[in-house]
Amino acid sequence: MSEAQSSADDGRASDDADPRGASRPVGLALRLIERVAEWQPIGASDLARRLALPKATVHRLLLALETFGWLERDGGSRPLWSVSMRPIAVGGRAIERKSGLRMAALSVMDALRHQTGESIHLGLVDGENIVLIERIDGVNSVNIFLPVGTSWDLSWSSSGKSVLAHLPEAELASYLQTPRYRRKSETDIIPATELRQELAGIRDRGFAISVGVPPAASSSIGAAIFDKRGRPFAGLSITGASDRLREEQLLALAPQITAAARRISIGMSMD
Amino acid sequence: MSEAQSSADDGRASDDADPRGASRPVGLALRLIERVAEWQPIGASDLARRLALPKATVHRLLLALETFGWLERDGGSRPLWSVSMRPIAVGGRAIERKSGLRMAALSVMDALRHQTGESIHLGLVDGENIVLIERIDGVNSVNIFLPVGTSWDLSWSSSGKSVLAHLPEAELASYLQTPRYRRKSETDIIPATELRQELAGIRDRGFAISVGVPPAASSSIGAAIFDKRGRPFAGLSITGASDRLREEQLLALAPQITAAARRISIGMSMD
DNA sequence: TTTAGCGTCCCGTATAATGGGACAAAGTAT
DNA sequence: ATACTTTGTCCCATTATACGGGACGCTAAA
Repeated sequence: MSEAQSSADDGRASDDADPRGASRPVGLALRLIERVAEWQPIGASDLARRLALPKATVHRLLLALETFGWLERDGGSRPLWSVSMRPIAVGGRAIERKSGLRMAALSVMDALRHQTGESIHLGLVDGENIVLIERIDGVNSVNIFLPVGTSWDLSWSSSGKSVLAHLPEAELASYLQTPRYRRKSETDIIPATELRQELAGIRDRGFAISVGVPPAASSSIGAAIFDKRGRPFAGLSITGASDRLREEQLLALAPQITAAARRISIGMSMD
Repeated sequence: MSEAQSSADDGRASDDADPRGASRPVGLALRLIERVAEWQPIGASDLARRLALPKATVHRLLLALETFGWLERDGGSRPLWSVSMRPIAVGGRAIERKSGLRMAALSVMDALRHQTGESIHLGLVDGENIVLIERIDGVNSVNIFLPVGTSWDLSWSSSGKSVLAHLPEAELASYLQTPRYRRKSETDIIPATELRQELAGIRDRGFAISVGVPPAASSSIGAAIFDKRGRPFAGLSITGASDRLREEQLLALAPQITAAARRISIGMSMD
């Protein structure tokens, strides 16, 4: 009888349906924040419809999130909602104090950008995604600046693939449970065997490359960063316009990216 | 610095501001996220004590926030909590879609960094703070890379002061209601009259400067960015090591920063 | 002008959060 | 090694709180 939890008909919940400790309003509120961030600026009714939730419930939560400073609305007669700066401020402070990663990586990244002239990206694994947490811009002209916080499936970036390649088999299998799509045409599924084969090569060589990635055509070479226990948890990559960084040039950067990633891993292990 | 005993929360919002839609658990959960971000890694009991909340309540909320993917704990025998990548991912997507600011600013910022060799910062006003939302690194060597999400009092940065200088009198008065501290020694209060005088000069000249700011000694020159209604809502600055950017060099950059800020303002008004 | 849709709010009901307290295990002092 | 402190975890009766159907006035489009 302890946790009967007769979720009868509401068991929808796109991503999380895990009532440990529960707290439904909290879950709703957080989902709201995420969806508003995705669809902003958006009106209350529209939001309620898309989430399949009662208008009154959504409205009440929006009001609450506004007074807590996480959401805000423009001053139109039909208010549209957006997220405030709060998540970024929270996330920024989090990065700042997080492990030693950022600190350990910055000097290495700076050196790397001066050696190569290209932009250096540092990503942190978040579940099945890799999130950009720091970017240092190269001297060469750059056609696109990815905002910090950009999140991609692990299979979509060179650094993500490097992480995948060094994941324990059990976790890789669980990752491959869900079909993965190609970056370019988001309807093509990548066959698991094809991905496994590529990952094997990456594991041997110690780096991954990725060519002509949308939205701007950019190419990159990446390597994984490991914690003290030898677990890959972050990735480093050199990224540039794909007309300058062709496969040939990317491969020439292999020694540098692997050395840099290794140096960061070592720097992290010294705490 | 006096924050040891106040326990509750000194930021803003939260607390018992009578949330219009109520939702106590939501407020608690959000406060928890913010405080964990600030104090991470932190244990549950410690957290409960600092927030003056029952241990059981905090524990339950922590569990809920973990299942929703906003907090995570390291795997020690005494778990310590930290925030996940979720807030950054949310914030990043928010920035991406926010107004046209980032898009309008990027090309101007890129041009500026090539002209000057220094790093360019773009900040967005958030209440009485200005939050760094984008940074483009200069070619010159940089001694510190501020993480996106860094948040400062408006009076602490050149871009923040530029915004203050163009605020409507009513809002400036409200801002000055609370005493402001000097950046260097956080105990010295800046007399309101002194600040007003500096702001008057900034309003006349159209830019502000700021010299030798901790933590790394860096100096900057900044200007405000206005929306279509003429309201200052963001700031742009050129920042570099203070031994290279002395007052003389900063002043020489005045035409460039004001032109760049104006160009962004105009770009924003064209929607 | 009409009308479909929106934002806003009320309020009775039933659900879900609350937090004191108990407990074992981890860490600290003796 | 032993006693003591503090931590993470969980239970459960109580009651405070979120829920959401529905009503209302207003906005913008037809």
